[in-house]
Amino acid sequence: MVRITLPDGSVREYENAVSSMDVARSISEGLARNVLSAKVNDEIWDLNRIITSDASVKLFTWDNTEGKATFWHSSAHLMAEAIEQLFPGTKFGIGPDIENGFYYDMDFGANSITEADLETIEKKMLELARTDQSLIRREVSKAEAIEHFTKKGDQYKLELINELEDGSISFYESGTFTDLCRGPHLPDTSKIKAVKLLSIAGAYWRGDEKRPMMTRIYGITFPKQKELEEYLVKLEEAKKRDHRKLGKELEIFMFSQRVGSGLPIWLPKGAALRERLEQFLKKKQKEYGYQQVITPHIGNVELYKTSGHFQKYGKDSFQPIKTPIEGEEFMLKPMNCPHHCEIYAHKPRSYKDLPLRFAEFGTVYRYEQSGELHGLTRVRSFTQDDAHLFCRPDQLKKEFIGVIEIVLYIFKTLGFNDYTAQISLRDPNNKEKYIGSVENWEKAESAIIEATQEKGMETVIEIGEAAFYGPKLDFMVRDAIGRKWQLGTIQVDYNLPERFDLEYIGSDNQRYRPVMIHRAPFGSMERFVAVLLEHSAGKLPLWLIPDQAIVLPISEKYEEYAKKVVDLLDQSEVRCLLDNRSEKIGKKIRDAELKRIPYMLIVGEKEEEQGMVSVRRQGEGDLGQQTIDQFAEFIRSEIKKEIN
RNA sequence: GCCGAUGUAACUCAGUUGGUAGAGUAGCGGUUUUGUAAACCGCCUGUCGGGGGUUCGAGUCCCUUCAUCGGCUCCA
Repeated sequence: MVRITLPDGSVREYENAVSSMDVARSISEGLARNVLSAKVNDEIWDLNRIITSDASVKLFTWDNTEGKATFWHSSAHLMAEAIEQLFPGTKFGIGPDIENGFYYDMDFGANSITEADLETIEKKMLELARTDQSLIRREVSKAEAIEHFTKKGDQYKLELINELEDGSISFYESGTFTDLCRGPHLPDTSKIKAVKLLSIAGAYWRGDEKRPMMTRIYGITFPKQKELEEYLVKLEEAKKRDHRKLGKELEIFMFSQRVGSGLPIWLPKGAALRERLEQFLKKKQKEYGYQQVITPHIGNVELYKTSGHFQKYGKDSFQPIKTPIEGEEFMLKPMNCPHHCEIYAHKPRSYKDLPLRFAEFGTVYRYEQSGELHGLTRVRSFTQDDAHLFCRPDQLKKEFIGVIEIVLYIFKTLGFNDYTAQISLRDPNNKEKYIGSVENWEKAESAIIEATQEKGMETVIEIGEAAFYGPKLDFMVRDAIGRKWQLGTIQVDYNLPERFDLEYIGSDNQRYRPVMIHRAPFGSMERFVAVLLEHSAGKLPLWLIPDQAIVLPISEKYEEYAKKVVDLLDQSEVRCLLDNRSEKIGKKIRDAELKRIPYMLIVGEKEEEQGMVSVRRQGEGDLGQQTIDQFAEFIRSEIKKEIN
């Protein structure tokens, strides 16, 4: 007798050992048709793996991420089988499922693969899938596993096997392909109906740049052709929201090969947009007791030797600038913290002065690797909305909460609901990597965790992701095509106060070391604007958007009145353009719609006579007539709704 | 930095097996004076990313370099 507990708490009894597939079948035929894998107790299993004792079972279909994962993992095997048949001698690394699809890292040896081969592989995969190959799990001994891959000459698999415990090794066989794999897998390949191999890329073996580079093929599969088509359409749609495309269309920023790669140039509309974001944050920071400071774009090399950054990053930075004085060297500043430490240090500080909060929109320069540059999200010169808080250890948590509040305020105002808050802590197995006392680290880590809990935040904890100088809390947001970028960051630092010998005098007249918090709610202006553009698909909130309205005279006869409307709105601080081309109104509307200008103000004979404008909302249509004052007031009230 | 791909007018793109570049949009000029998503006619635009080579001849082939794109690594 085997008792199976289902997620709803119900218990089913079976006379003999059963598989999850049997369980599914006993519930309904439809479920049996759709089920892909199952969680048996705490492990995800193949559907036909036999359950011999009482267990809890959760069945996964295409609607579960676990079900998709199994589907894609098996698809990776299918691709490997197809490739092994088409390119005999290929050696295989690892081939996992990922968030959207799967990949396999392979060493093609003397063969080289181009994108033209992908279609051939896709066809082969579908051909193999249609033969309904079973994926058969087999437990093997380590010796047997080693023998198999030694014979095959696959050093990558051998390396993986050597790290595994004997008795925990399994193979999966499907058709002609045998792979070292923990599983789970689909029972067979018949459900894989649509295949798209998306790209070829290089990837270092085991993520180590000193080891060989393998060829990685990314792909995705679906149980229905239609779902694949929908997915591809979605990808195309996402590309339209790419900030690099929008930034060009909306004239926010540009790059110039002559200025240099990774050095963004902010165009007038972009500069004004950035200015508005800065004012928005400055205002909030003032409420929270921040003081603005301004520091130079360069600093003496000695400054960065004191901070330790020169030793750690000097080689990979823009190289020091020489002066006419022999031996004197300056660096473009790669961060603002050392400068701010000097501000702290320039006079004695009392415990009563703390916390001190120095803020600066500080432009920094980092020589990012050439292959890393990416639109506005990864650049070589960028402006951090930086601030450094210096506080007493007992003030740390409160200050941390204050920063969280600012970040959450910004995210809420700008509609970033879909973010991940990631807490990065030490790697407990590698404690010597970190600077600062164990006691301080523990204090800081628990301060972060408690602060996020008090704010009721959902967080993800990443062990070993902390910076060497302190734990941190990062806010990650996805871009149009799902890549994750770090925006806001809050980091505790025990290192710099030490290196700069920062002190304050306590109430007992003793000297103490302040704690430092680095924080940047936007992260950088560049990256923030990039993500903002992608999230809004270029339809920025009214308070931020470069052009809020455009006046469209019906014909040249009304140009004078149109100019008057623009002037009046300008006085009411509505950002307004004029389209006085000799074009028909339909054309002017079309162009304004395509430029995503939120309000179109059409003026002709009627409007001029009555001192009104006909308002049309972008993407929505005619809103009727208003007086100019009414419209200005309307804009003001709309903006008030957006920021409060 | 590494693997792979791409680079043609301001923008989006076409350019056959090598025979000294083309479309649409934008821009400019003219006609039209327009009522809620594209009026008509005409004109202009290029070191075919840069450099080198092969060839009688290169946008097309080869080498090199720069930039961009997709990943990897990195990210103070």
